Amino acid sequence: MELALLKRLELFTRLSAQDKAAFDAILTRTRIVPARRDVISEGDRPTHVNLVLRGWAARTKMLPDGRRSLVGFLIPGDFCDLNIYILRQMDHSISAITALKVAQLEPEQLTCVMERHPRITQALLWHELVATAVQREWTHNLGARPAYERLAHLLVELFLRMRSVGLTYGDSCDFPLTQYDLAEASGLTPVHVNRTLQALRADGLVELERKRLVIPDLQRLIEVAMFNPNYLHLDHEGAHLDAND
Amino acid sequence: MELALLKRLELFTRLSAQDKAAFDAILTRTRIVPARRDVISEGDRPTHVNLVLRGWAARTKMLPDGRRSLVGFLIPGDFCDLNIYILRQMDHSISAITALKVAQLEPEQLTCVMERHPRITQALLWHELVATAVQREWTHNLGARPAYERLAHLLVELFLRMRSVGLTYGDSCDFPLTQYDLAEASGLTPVHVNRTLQALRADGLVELERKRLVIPDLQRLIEVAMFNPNYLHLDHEGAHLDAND
DNA sequence: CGTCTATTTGAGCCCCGTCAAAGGCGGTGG
DNA sequence: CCACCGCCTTTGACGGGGCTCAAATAGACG
Repeated sequence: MELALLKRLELFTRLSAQDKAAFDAILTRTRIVPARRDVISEGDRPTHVNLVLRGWAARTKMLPDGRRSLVGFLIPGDFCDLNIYILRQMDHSISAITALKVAQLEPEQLTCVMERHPRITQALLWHELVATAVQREWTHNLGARPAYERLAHLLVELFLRMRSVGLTYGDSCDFPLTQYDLAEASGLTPVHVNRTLQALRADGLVELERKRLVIPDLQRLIEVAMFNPNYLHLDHEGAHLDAND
Repeated sequence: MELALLKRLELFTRLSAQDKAAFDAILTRTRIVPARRDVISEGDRPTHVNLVLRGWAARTKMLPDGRRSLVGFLIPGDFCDLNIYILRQMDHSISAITALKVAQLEPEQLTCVMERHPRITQALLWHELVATAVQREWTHNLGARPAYERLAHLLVELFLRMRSVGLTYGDSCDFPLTQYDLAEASGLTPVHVNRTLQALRADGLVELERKRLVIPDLQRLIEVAMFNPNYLHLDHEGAHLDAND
């Protein structure tokens, strides 16, 4: 199983070897989505559950006048559409940022694994609840922080999420977003994102070039961004359910 | 059982008489929270599930520099903290807008009802998924719409949500938010909210005074707001699970 | 080395924020 | 019933953060 996915599932609670094997067994079908193409589109009724194994994607919403928002990012280990059990159709699109490798799970098989492996069910529930908490923080970020702090916050969040699935290397990580992507995700214009990033660089808070992010002093960036990590719920809150094998 | 709550539960699927009775039976303890006081605060570890029976509340997040956001509104029938099964502590506060009547459910009792009444489980899952979808739309609203359309969108959403639980009267409904509340919810300043509301009134799109909202021509406001109702998932998507008694 | 995309820079302006003060309205107590 | 008080709404003047339009530069890729 991909390491990122495994780390992701175990952020909430440690799984047993059987839990992992059962989950791994349903990861049979995968699909490659080219960069900048939709994984699923608004209005679609997905027939299977998509799970990002490699690459980045974004949840996007579009206005009739053409304005587009990126309302969330998906990194390896993130589920695209666990909701298909309940909601009939997608109310937003999921679009690949980079070339993307996604697993396509059969709902029946996933249901079956969840019934026999309650720790996996809990891990998926945790996944969804954290996704909602992240969404609330994004709302707050757009509503309350000015451009400089807003971008700083977004960078810290993405760095910490990458780190939580083992995809950082010291103080750096891959960062495939263009400034245009950042603009659509932060509610700013590309021009202003550019100038704001320059200010962050000038202040020695981030280095960002060639699809690579470096954060020389994470603690300082966290303070500047007024970043409170509590909403990521990364502190292993399901420890009491840990498998002990 | 309160009518709003009943309508809320049945937005997804029709419940049987037994479903309703079982749920009603655990609605024993209620609490009155005065206006402008917290129902739960960030960092709390709630011991029971809170459910709004009467009045309005808001989910709030605070920055260290004092700026506050309202990142969501709760109206009758909304659950405050279904997530306590998984997440240990609140990453935001819930604050009463009006005097509030909330039911306090025992988690064990709720679990018990969910195990025996799958339609209720589904209705609660639906509730959470729609809450997440609403949160995404708020992010989009703040990121993509200018003040005029943004406020229009917020008003349409609240009106439709009130209507879905039977709390509108023709083209009007209670609307206890102050312009200061609207400012914190829309990422604007109270002064600008005031001027923008005046513009909406001047254009005949809304009447808003004395805690009462009137929308003379909903269709027109929907168009102005570029409002797409799909994210509210109000079209009875669980019809195939309906109880038929 | 040419083409395409992404980043950067500049100038001007507008939407919305800030600061300050005046009205309005409901509630409360005398 | 009226007077007062506190909260909410409204108005004005002014300033600034971020947007728009436009064009130049730098990288990425074949």
